[in-house]
Amino acid sequence: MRTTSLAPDLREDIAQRLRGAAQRFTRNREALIGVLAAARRPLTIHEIVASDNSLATSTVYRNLTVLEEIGVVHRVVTSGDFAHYELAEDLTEHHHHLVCSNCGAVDDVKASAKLEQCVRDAARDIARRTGFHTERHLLDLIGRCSRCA
Amino acid sequence: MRTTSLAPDLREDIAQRLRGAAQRFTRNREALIGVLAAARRPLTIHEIVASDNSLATSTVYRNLTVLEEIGVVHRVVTSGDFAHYELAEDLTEHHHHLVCSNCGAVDDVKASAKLEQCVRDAARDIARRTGFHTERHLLDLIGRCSRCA
DNA sequence: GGTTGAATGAGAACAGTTCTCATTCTATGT
DNA sequence: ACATAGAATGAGAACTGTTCTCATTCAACC
Repeated sequence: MRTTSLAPDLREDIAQRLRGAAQRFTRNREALIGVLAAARRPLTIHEIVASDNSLATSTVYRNLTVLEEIGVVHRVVTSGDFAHYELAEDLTEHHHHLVCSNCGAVDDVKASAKLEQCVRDAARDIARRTGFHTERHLLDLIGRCSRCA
Repeated sequence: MRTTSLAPDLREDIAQRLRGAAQRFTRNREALIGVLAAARRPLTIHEIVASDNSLATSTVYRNLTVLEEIGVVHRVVTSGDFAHYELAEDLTEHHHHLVCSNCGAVDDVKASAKLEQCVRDAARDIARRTGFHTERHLLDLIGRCSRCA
């Protein structure tokens, strides 16, 4: 099942980040990133393991943790039972999530530049008022996906 | 430790919602809501149980689920290890969260009317493009709280 | 190719959450 | 008020997503 191949530039970028963190660029890690890159939405651990049955569950958890620490993948938290993972935004593109409150599915969506500017303005205002220093933001829309509507 | 008393109008509002869902307004549920109302931020299960040691853990879980189903409390999901709960926004006020990526603390914050309008506009645009029907939104700022900065 | 130590994988262990069931209490009818 | 029915309770068992263990394998460097 290990069929997806990584784009060369993405592969090299990630390999360098791993080396910079004194981490090895193993076959498992490459395969894991390949699965995440091929999906255009955040995947659960189950989906990742199912996509490539040569990956052990414990290895997937461990490597997702390593890759999250060096900023290659990002954990998407929903109110559902499973964590979802996707490639970090600086390897793909800044986006937000549509979370279906019925079936738990998570999809990616891009927001308008105007909205992003509004959020940045708000973060600056909040920093002034509360001393909270915003590193990133999370804007999820929760509702019914087109299949569950 | 059961010291907090609920505002009469809030108490009656919640009692009616429970009756409407064929649920009873028990002492435990009143105490649980009292704890959440007294806190001005989302609490973990541990914090709730610690606030009122007459509440059993299993009862807190069960009642938070019931109260969430009838829209009285809302579960706040973070990347931390524990779920956080707070009174639903229509009993308090629409707000967002400041999540500290260092210590995991969650605080409430209000956003500007302009930002809220931007989000509504974006949700309408997304509905047109993707068929996703937004019920509510979630805007969390992740970064360093004033204590961890 | 040899060497070193990190990565792996199968399953055990762990922890937050949910379930079980005998008992207690709320809500309603008398 | 009192009785009654059945929902709520609570202590702990069970469950499940995630993390840990440790003998083995593999990536990186000589």
